Amino acid sequence: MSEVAEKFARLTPVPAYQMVAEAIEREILSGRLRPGDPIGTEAQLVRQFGVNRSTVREGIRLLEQSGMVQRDSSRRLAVGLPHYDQLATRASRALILHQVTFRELWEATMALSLATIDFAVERATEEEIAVLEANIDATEAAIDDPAAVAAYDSEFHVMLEKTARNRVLELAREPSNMLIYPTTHVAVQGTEQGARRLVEAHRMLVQSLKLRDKELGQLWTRRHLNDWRKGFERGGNDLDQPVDLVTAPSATA
Amino acid sequence: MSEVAEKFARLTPVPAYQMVAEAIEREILSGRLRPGDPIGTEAQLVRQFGVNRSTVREGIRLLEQSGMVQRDSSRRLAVGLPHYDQLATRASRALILHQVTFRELWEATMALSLATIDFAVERATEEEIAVLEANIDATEAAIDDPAAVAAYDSEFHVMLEKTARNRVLELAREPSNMLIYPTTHVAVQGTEQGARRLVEAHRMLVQSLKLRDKELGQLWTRRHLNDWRKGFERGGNDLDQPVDLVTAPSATA
DNA sequence: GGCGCTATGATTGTCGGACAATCCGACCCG
DNA sequence: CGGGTCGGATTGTCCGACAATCATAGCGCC
Repeated sequence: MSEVAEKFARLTPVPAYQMVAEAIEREILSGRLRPGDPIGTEAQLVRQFGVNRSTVREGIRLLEQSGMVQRDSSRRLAVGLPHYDQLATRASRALILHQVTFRELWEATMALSLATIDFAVERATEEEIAVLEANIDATEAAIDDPAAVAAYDSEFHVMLEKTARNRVLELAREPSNMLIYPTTHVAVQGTEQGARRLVEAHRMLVQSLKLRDKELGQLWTRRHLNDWRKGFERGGNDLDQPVDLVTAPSATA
Repeated sequence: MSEVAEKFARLTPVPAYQMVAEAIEREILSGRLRPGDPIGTEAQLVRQFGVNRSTVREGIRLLEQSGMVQRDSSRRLAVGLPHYDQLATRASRALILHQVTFRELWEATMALSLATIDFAVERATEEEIAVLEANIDATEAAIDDPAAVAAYDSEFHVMLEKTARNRVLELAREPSNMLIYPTTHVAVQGTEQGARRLVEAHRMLVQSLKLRDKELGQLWTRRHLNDWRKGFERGGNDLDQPVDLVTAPSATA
């Protein structure tokens, strides 16, 4: 909006491989190619676009990583539904490169979790509640193993997001999750009885779903995240340090 | 967690071009290569990895789109800081492919906006408030041009996010923004005096920053988004229709 | 000495062709 | 019908080549 009117647009000769990628992308986004549909073979694309196979291959690679095309069984390429994990992985790496702090992560997670619990309280079904409770039981059974507790905790929150039935929120949360949850085992160890508090919080969250009590859900979401924060700090970490691969090792996977 | 123990892990021979990409990515994420650093020339990479140039090029393409490597001036490749726009573009396209509904978008935006306004109220500086007010004045001056109003509105909210000083939240919001704001001009036209209500909401939001009044900020954030919703529906749209390129045309850019 | 122009080498983008490994499908056999 | 074999198709990788473009070092001119 506030840019000066420029005489000439920037000349950017677009490489052929980019044009190939964009052409395929257009087909996908327009709906003419639907997820699951096979993209032609490389030879076909060569004929259609009139470029060399190397060029076609480079174009395909551009789309491959974002999940817009996937390698089918064997190695054939097909249109893919980008899964959130892939996008979230990219996003979380970007956050690392931008050196965001754990504080930012924590603040955002708090906001998103509060929204999530609200919708989950509205929409949770009996089955979902049962599955969540099963997860809590499993967590309790493994309560002396911080790594297992962290894994169950991560699973619990993923399931909770699903019950909120909002995929936009789900996608928005995932990058933070990928960076925060790897630190849970640290946080759980940091607090005396940390794992037990975690289990208690989960139980109360599920309770809020049962009672359809948003206040309760929000209360325990806050407590749960505050616990994480205290544990994180007690573990010798500073909330204002940038997220990195050392403290968030699983982001490399 | 709940998967059956399987005898053998899946055999996935990793293509060389992927290994090239992963190797470069590791260097970047580990910090040995920093944003701005030039990646070697293709010939160098050929020597280092011991593969053909075509292979190296395919590997580079994998990283190019996510913004992890960028074309410097000229065409030289350098390590890039992935900008949120790029990630958000990917993400918003994924949302389209997943056929998320405007309702999901609206719900998520509401939650994120409420969090944003809270932090903005805490952290806004005099300068930022002045810039926001300038934007509102400009909006008011163009109040009869729905497209311009929509553009200023988008700019306003981007600036508001900056004042919240939470990059995680910023990144989380962006995909929704990219899909929602293109519909603003529709929503503004739908409501009688829609543009004026929009300006009023913006003014009150800035007012809340000045007074450091979170309640006021939340109130007007809700009103502002409810206005969008009403306008959207009055424009003949259904909140439960999936987001697509027709209603969100700028996502193609 | 500073500035603009040019020549030279380096680098990228694109092309053509080639080959091994693998996959798919058809076919055959017990 | 299950299992093995064979041939074509497809991908992954390599090699070599060339035009266009960029970077840089000189070189001449003021």
